[in-house]
Amino acid sequence: MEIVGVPAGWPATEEAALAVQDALRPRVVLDGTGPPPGTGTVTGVDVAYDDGRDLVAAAAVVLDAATLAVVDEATAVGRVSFPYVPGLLAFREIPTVLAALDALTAEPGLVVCDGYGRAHPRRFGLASHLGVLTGLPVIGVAKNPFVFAHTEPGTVRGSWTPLRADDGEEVGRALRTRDGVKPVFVSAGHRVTLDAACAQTLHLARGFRLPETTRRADGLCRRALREAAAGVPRPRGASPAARTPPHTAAPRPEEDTSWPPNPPDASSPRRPGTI
DNA sequence: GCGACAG
DNA sequence: ATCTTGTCGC
Repeated sequence: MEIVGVPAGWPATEEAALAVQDALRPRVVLDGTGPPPGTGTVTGVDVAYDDGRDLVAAAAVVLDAATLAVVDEATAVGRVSFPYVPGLLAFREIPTVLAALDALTAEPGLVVCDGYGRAHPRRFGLASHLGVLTGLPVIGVAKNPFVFAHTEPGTVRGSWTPLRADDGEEVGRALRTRDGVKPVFVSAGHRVTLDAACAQTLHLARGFRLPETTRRADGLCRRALREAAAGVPRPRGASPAARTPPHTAAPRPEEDTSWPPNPPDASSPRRPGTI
């Protein structure tokens, strides 16, 4: 399989990435529901990484929204296009995800991705970014809370509490998809309201905590990564992924060759940027 | 100044 | 995300 390269002009620094978010954010559409829950198709997208080989595998799985049966699926393998920086996740995942979506034959319908949309320090998380770039209705369903405080929803499936921004806006919800199990964190991405996003999530997450879409996509992208990694030698010495992270021009400290190793330096936190 | 921080 | 053994329960 072809390895997707990093697109020309793709932001290489945090500063450039922030500028892209600011430029695209006005294009987010907050209305709409996508196909009514249980109708049409719904597509899960997910990504898996092998930083050692500088590989990223993305999967897109189209399900029949009524039966949750797999209608179509596609994968793509690419190079890591950005380091992980909280708040800039989209720049790490989107190029390969777009390639996987492009390889689909079926209509994606509603897209469900891991991570956030509106619930983002600058109101433009992965789900919103992917929606603006594709024009598709997208929602974000994250497994962990991000920067927004929340209270614990009731213990019964369907219970939820708001995720609020500093200005009081409800940017997402902690939603219980299974009795007594840790909630998921839902936010609108593009062309879908928060109400509709939660309704879609509850419809897709039945026997398990996570939506069936993300479960299928997760399994598929991991398999794609395994198969791709088998053909790429494990690099020795200076690995490609060890290149200096964009913008963080600070010289990397010397390799710790002591044995046992010294404790890692925890004094270099990343800051996603304040709104 | 020190943490916290989707995947 | 990823590194990882066993363990509890349907």
